[in-house]
Amino acid sequence: MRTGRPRSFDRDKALEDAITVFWEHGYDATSISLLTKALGIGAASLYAAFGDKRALFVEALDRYMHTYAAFTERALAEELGARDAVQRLLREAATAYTRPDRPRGCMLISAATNCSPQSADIAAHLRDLRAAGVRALEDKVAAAIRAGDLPTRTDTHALATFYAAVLQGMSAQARDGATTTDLRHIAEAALHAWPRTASQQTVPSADAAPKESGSRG
Amino acid sequence: MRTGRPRSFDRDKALEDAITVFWEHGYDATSISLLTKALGIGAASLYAAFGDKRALFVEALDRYMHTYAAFTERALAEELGARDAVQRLLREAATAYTRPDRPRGCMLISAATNCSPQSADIAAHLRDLRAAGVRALEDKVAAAIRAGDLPTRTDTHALATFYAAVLQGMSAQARDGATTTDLRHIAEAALHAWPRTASQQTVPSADAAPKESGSRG
DNA sequence: CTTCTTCTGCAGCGATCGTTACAGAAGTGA
DNA sequence: TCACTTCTGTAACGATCGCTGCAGAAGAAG
Repeated sequence: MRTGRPRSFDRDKALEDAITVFWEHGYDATSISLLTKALGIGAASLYAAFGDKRALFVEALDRYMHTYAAFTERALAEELGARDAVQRLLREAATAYTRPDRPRGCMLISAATNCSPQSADIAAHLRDLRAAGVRALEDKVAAAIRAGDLPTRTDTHALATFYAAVLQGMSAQARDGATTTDLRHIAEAALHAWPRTASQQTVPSADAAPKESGSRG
Repeated sequence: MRTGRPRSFDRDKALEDAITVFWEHGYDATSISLLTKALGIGAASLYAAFGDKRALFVEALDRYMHTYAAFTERALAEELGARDAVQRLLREAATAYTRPDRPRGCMLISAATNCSPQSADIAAHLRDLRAAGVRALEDKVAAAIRAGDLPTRTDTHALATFYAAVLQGMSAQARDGATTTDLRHIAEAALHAWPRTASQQTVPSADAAPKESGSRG
């Protein structure tokens, strides 16, 4: 049934290139001409294949979430303990946010920080996705409380929000030029803030207690 | 010597309004028409008083740094100990980033996250200022090491970068709708990651050691 | 008052924004 | 071969971008 002139470019590759541009410059600061240049196609082809700029961004973001950002869901799903999950989450973010062949930081975090009133809905969309991430973290913490891994009086929301903020800070630092090692140190420092359970309340030796930041990379 | 038709608006108030708009939307997403509407003046008046958009932003940012963001320098200058300085820095940021009558977050952190290639120099300017902030933090930590308040093997850069990331994360969370209390909890959690000195290595009671996040606000 | 200076509103500059109409190119099915 | 369908490059749409020329308004100085 499908007939007509075939597409002259690889749609998947074009979408990948769109991710790169949106990731680097964000939604508003990415113009159509910047996209057509980066994707190597004309504006008409872009609109025929993806709809409009907004739809292209949404699709690019969706693909981003299922590829580059998939490590977050995997960490929460595959690690049984909340602390293990957060540890893996932060450590993998350190490398994911500083891949040499990719833009710095996290697209979900940084792609719609500055937006004009016209694209406020895009910013709201990303904010909703981030809120869902915090909720997933909260669920993981709550499960750990139920499992007895964390005190019952642990503030679920505060703990989840803290590590969400750390991820956002790591993304910002990556965009400011921080290295993978820098981010790893941030991750390790943040993990020192994890609530200590009663079972870990043994008399600490000088080496068991954290003395400095990031020397146990 | 100064003659001619007097200015019909309060330049200081206009600059203050410009801070608000740039703070809220960032450099690129703030258009001249948005500014003229917010400042209540015509474009010609704006250009006569401030030069151009770039110069207005730089001046607005400078004023922002000497007013809304002045608490950072004060914290580092007035608090003798590095830990006290960082504690005050984070706690004051929690309130500064969520003032009900002001835009959320920190203008220095968020005003040029998404920028087009044309305004890359603005982004570089803000990045330089942030780097100077990290350096000031490093100096404070280095002084604490010299004073014996921190172990000599403390990673100065890593510790400073960590708290810089926390501030950036708090700003992002504030923009995502976090409350003052939320940010305060983030600050307290981050302070738990401060390296513990040998003098604090006493046998901890159950209440002295952190058990949860943000319940000792 | 006149003169001088500066500021203001308006109108419009060239450039770019996101988007689309259109004609032709390039494929499929008959 | 001929329709038929879909994609492509070009060229342009109206809107907005940052910015400015210009004439007049509003003060000070004489």
